[in-house]
Amino acid sequence: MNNSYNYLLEHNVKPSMQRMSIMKYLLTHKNHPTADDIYNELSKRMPTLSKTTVYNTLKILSDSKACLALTLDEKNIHYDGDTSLHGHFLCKDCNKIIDIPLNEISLLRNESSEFTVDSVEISFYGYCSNCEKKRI
Amino acid sequence: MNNSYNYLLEHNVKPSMQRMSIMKYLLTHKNHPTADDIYNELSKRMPTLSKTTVYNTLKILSDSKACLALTLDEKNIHYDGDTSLHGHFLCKDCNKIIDIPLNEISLLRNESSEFTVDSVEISFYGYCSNCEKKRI
DNA sequence: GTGCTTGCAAATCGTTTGCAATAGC
DNA sequence: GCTATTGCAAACGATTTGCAAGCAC
Repeated sequence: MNNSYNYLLEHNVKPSMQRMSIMKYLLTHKNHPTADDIYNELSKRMPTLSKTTVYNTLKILSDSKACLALTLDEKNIHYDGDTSLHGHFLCKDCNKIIDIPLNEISLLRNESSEFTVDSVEISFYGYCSNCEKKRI
Repeated sequence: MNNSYNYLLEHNVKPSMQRMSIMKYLLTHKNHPTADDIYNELSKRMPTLSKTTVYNTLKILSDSKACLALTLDEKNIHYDGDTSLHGHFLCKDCNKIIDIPLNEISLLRNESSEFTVDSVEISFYGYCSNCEKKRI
């Protein structure tokens, strides 16, 4: 899938070399990378890439819903090129993040799956009625 | 409710003046404070309280499930003395965090409520099968 | 007095900011 | 040329760490 160019356009993000590379990385790597992960990988092939650009781009992409910014790990923001509705499991020991299809959630809450779930956090983002008014 | 002493014992946390004050604050303030919020409030009456102690204590309390550590706001960790299963709404403009009873979730996803929901994050915490083995 | 708790100061580190250089229309 | 993008270096700020002092049993 080399269509990061079109993918960006569809999300109203003006394409550039840097933005396409970062978007392509997110679309082809489902390992929930951090800004640093992406920078380290891409700068191997793009030595002039700057970390600031990675941060800027990831902000633009997540604001445009071209990717998700996951906050479940309090240390780092992780990014996910899969914007469909699904859950995430964070292992407190190895810090790996694993995708959880939503229809498995009931299983997980019964602790009958391959994970031991300690706690759940369900977060909604948007605008409250007050701020929504101000935006119009 | 002055039973922060018993509440700590029930959660296997050895009580101390500082820990009781912080626990009491969480049990009586449902505004999802940060470590800094709690420090600023409590240090008015406990001038010798240190921010390190607030951080240490909040870590102990959340590890012991005496409170929740919310990561939905990427800037700060917010704490919640209400450990029952419920969701949270974060307004991207005013940054207020609002409790969401779980039975309202379906309403929110239809955007028929008082909030405009842009995105949802469902996070599970625990131990993956690999790490669970190592712990035993 | 032994071990846990507290608190100060300093360090850490992911992220942001200021601003000059560059690229694209 | 004008505007947006990029990139370097410096700043920021929430959280953590090292360690000495205090407290409790």
